[in-house]
Amino acid sequence: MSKGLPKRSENYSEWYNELVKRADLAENSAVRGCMVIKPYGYSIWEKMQRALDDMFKETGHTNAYFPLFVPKSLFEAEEKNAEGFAKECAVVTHYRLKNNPEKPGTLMVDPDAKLEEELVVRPTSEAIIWSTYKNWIQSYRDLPILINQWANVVRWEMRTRMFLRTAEFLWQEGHTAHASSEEAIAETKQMLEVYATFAEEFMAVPVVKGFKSANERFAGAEETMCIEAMMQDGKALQAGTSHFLGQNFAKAFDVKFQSKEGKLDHVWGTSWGVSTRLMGALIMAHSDDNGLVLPPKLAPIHVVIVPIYKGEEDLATISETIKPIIKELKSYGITVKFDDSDAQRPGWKFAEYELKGVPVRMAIGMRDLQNGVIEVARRDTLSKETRPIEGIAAYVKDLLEEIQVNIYNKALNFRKENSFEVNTWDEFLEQIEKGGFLHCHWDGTSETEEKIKELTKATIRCIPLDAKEEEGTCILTGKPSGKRVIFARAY
RNA sequence: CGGGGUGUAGCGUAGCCCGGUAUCGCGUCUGCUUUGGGAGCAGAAGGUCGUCAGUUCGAAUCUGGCCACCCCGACCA
Repeated sequence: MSKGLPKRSENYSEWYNELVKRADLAENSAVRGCMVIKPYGYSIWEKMQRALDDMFKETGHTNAYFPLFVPKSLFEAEEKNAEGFAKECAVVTHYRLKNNPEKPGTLMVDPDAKLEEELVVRPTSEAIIWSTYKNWIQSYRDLPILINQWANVVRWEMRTRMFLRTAEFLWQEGHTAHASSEEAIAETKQMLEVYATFAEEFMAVPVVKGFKSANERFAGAEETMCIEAMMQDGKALQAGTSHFLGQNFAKAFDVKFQSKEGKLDHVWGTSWGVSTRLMGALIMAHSDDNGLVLPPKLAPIHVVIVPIYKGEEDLATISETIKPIIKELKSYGITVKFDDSDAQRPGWKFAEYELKGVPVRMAIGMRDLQNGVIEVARRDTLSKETRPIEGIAAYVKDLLEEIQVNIYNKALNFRKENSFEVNTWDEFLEQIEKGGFLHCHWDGTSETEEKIKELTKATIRCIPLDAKEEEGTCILTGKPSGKRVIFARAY
């Protein structure tokens, strides 16, 4: 392994690719467009899952699991949804292989084992789930249904990037059914809030909450809400979506319920999801040219302790001092690694743990021991200080909290510095090249959005929830507009 | 799927134009010295040169097919 990552400033995407590999998060696999998520990367994902799952449970949801395969006839039932995903579906057509008589030792698809009906590998599960909900729902007493599933999905992407866009990815998808439109809309908003809270409090990534424009809306939804984050290259990344499905899927799958008043009506639905793409967001939001920077709440290892010693005796002495500190740290729920391996020297370890984004590193040698001190280094600021050993565990506990806050603030400041109110088309053209979020007036039409995308590759990331009412004129057409939307180039 | 590029030891590479089975660095193993920011010296192991076919006495090198990855487009979370 050679040292040094590519520089963010020189080649952002190369920096990202290298970082993912070098920090042991993931690697390419033998399957085109699919990645192997390595243990270190997966443990970050597990932490995300845990936090999100707790929040889903807290808001009344339960987990279930639905099949990977969707019969084509079910898949096509909701027309817009089917259309939206048709171009990127993997399809199972056969159920058996056989020995290839032409080439001994190899297998071929058995032409006699053609499926009567093709199975679509789920790109999302609305179809299979709503076809099931039909059987579960008869009356208002059966509602609401609040289900989430953790699953893999497949979208046959032409161009893939680790975590950001892979042919197969892991996610969670919530699918709820309600007796009223109001309730479904409230659910849609609630889950968007859950995502925003998760992104900001756990990932330390500030997000803009908003509505998608019609162009960017989920196929089959009445309304799509999203959280958008800004990456360090000024590009936007959609970090999560929450959809109000109206009665679209209920109608497509004939899911009706009898109301208190005895009336028969279609059920109202929502769906919402976040994926392993969040890993990409996490990486690109905080990391630097030395490697990953992880927020303590998602870091697999919070603190690494590196002993600096000559010979077994020194190590034993240091270990004795360190033991109670480790114990105390663990009692605070802090994950500690005491790296006493002799295989690498301290300098190597320092670089390695920086690459992997461990939030706090402590180093201690005989000299420190005599002075009753220990060196504490922060990953987020790359600063070091010498602290008394006395009370160090409590200090580190507070430090981790401070790091979590600092990382968030850093990202928030970055976003502020790269968000602009843009009022003229010339300004727009100039600023979009530099990146960032461009808050602009827009005439509300898909045509205008399309045109802007064609000209600049920028799209409307969202219509922010907190956009203030303000008279203005569309950045491109000059037509009247009541509030600003966010334009940006996006991942 | 279009345009461009790359594929040689675990990783990164030289050699390819001008055919004669392979260079260097990192890592690995052994030993000694080391250990406060990616250690030093000495020795050693490790390669069907992406893959399949063709040309040739002989192919990493020339020709063709295929596969994978990267960059740029089109498509998308």
